[in-house]
Amino acid sequence: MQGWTFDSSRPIYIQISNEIVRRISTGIYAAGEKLPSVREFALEAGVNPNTMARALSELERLGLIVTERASGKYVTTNTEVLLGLRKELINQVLSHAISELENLGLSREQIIDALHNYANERSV
Amino acid sequence: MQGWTFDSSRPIYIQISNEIVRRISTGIYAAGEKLPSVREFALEAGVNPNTMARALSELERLGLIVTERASGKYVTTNTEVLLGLRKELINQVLSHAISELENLGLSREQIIDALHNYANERSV
Amino acid sequence: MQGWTFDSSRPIYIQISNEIVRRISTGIYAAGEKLPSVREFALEAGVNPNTMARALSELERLGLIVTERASGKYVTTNTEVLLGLRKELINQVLSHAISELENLGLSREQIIDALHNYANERSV
Amino acid sequence: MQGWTFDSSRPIYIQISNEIVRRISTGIYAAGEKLPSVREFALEAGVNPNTMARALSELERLGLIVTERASGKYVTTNTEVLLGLRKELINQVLSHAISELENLGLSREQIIDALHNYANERSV
DNA sequence: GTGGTCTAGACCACT
DNA sequence: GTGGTCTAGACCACG
Repeated sequence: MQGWTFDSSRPIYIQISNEIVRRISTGIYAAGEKLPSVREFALEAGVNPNTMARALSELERLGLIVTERASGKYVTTNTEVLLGLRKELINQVLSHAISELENLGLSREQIIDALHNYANERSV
Repeated sequence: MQGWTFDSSRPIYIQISNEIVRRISTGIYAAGEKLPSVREFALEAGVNPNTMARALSELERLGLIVTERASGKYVTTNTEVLLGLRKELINQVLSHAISELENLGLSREQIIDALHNYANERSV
Repeated sequence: MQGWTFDSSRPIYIQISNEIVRRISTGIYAAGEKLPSVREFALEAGVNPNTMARALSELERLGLIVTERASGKYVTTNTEVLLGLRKELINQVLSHAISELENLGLSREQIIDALHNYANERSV
Repeated sequence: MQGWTFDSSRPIYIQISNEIVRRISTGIYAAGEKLPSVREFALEAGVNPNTMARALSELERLGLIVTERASGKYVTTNTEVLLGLRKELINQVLSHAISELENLGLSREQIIDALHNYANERSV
């Protein structure tokens, strides 16, 4: 009843969309699997069904999910899309982080160093 | 005369604020240095003075800049704040990226591998 | 229609902010209760909506109120914050007054005496 | 060389004025005593002479200090003014604090209790 | 000239 | 309808 957790700085439908992308890319929702109905999903997330519908339509636009008339929404079986998704997400995160760090004046080597330092500090 | 460039997905005053933080953290604006006046800054960035004032007041709240009445705004001389800033920014970027990648199911080792791969792909 | 009353020596948004804090701390606005919309509030106080928004954003920064996207602003349900608020306000007033009186050369005993004298003078 | 300390939320000349009032009311500057020159005072406080002059003119307006042409500024010898000053300052502080506490819903008895509690907490 | 505040009015995304 | 953001323009205290 408590729903998913959102931060108020970004639109909720974007955050929902991201979460579902994550679930698909990590296989929590497998290729061809039927997704919960909009109402169920909305209930689980604790949001207005309109908001959930908007999030799902974003994913449909990306080709990640498909709607079968009067049956429901399914994860696409287009393996190309699914295979590309995870790699694309990873590259997005990396390129964003790297450009920010370069903005702060770090070279490629320093970035790699910083990552190792960070990992060590946290793991100790 | 064409001002700084902003992306429309986030508030302009946040982006201005970030840019100035970057300039301070990289030493473009040194400790104790007088900043351009709000009006000048607004002109340079191509925004309304109110918007610039809002961005600067954020930085003042963070203790990064101080206001001398009727004289102007200055980068803080509190070296502790300044020394911590760059490291904090770097860690923010890293921790954010790492948590997103872990969310996508990558282990620490895989993250480091991905970074190396990414760097190699781009540098070739 | 005549709005709240403000003294011109301090920013209006501060005075608004204080008034609302007072209302929350005294239970006029209860925990979890929906606040009037920014526009309503502005009308009631007789100020520009922007000014009211600024006052409210101060309270949000303090964690006293939270914003639900496209729904409105609510008094926080964080009882810890709310329970601490009144006591903190009282202590602020007391410590400020005491430090000023000590500045004027009064000892703790003299301060208590002065308070009793003051109360008696006024109540007679 | 470091001057007096001011908080940036209120005009500096007001804060200077308050400090000098405090010094007079506590006898640091006695009745009829010659005050430092504006320049000396400004140097000591670390402010612009204009600012110090403005602060002193406030005190002259209140009748607390008098200017002897070509000689300097002196604390008034009007004992009535001086005797009334301290009491007035004390009453100002008290009435301000009391009205704020009543605003928060405390009765006179509760205010006195709160003061005792506060004094005890801090003295333990 | 400096920053701070306030108003007026507009547009926008979100739910 | 809700809050958030931005612009434009004005006035003011301060130093």
